[in-house]
Amino acid sequence: MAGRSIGDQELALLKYVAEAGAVTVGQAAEGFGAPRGLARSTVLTMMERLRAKRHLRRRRVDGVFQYTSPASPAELLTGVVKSFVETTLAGSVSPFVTYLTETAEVSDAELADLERLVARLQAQKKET
Amino acid sequence: MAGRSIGDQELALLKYVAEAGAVTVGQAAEGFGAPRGLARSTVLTMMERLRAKRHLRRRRVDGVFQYTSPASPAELLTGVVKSFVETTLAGSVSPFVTYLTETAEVSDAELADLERLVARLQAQKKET
DNA sequence: TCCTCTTGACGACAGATGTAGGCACGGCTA
DNA sequence: TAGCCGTGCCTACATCTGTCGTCAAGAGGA
Repeated sequence: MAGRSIGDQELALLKYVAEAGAVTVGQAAEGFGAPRGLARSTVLTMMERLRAKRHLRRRRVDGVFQYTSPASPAELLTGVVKSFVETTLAGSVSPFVTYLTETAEVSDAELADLERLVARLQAQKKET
Repeated sequence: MAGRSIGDQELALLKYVAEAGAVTVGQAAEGFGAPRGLARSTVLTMMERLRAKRHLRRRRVDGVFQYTSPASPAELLTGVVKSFVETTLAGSVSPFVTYLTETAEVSDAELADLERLVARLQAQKKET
């Protein structure tokens, strides 16, 4: 398989790298590990595991490796949500909608997105 | 701690029990384990782990234990979604909205829920 | 009474994840 | 040149999850 399961911490790191663009282990240990009290070797291990899972690539630049994410931060998150919905919720989005309704804080921007989404779905539904 | 992390299979089983209302290990092994090729002991182990995590209670009835979920199936799912959003998405629902927009299949009922949700949020927004 | 089936409770093992320590190598600097 | 420092890589270990096999005790039947 190419890219599979990811732990929470791994995902956080992956996000960090995706947002940073291209980082060396040293930089990641500095910017991601240090604030969380993680040893450099811990960060390195996770980055290598992510690379083994094809979630990160690396390239030697000036002697050291620079790691980059093949996916953008947004793609990443969407992918995570997708697999969560499919695996954990067995494909049903209802629980999410319920959650949004009952608990979640929805920002104005997100609300706007939701409005657009609903409008689009309604249009789509009619034409079907 | 009272109730924490749950694996995918554990969650599936927990859902099964929550939906069934009250089941014995034998029944769960029959109805949940058998279709998935799981041994009775596997089901038992998971149920006991779920009980240790306070996701299940049990009560002796007619000599055998009956397991029940303190939470309804709906509460369960909402809770899972909640912790997913908080832990994995760091509280932001945007990725989910993006997912809905780009990928998800939304049923008519879910669309209706979304419409209600949007309407409510809009109203709420105005009054603030 | 003796055998069989169901229950419960353990103990085990492999794989994934989170977290680290230690070693060897190549440079830079005192 | 002798250290010191950043890098890479390996090995290790504890936990959590997913899966079982097995053993002992009780409930019925044959």
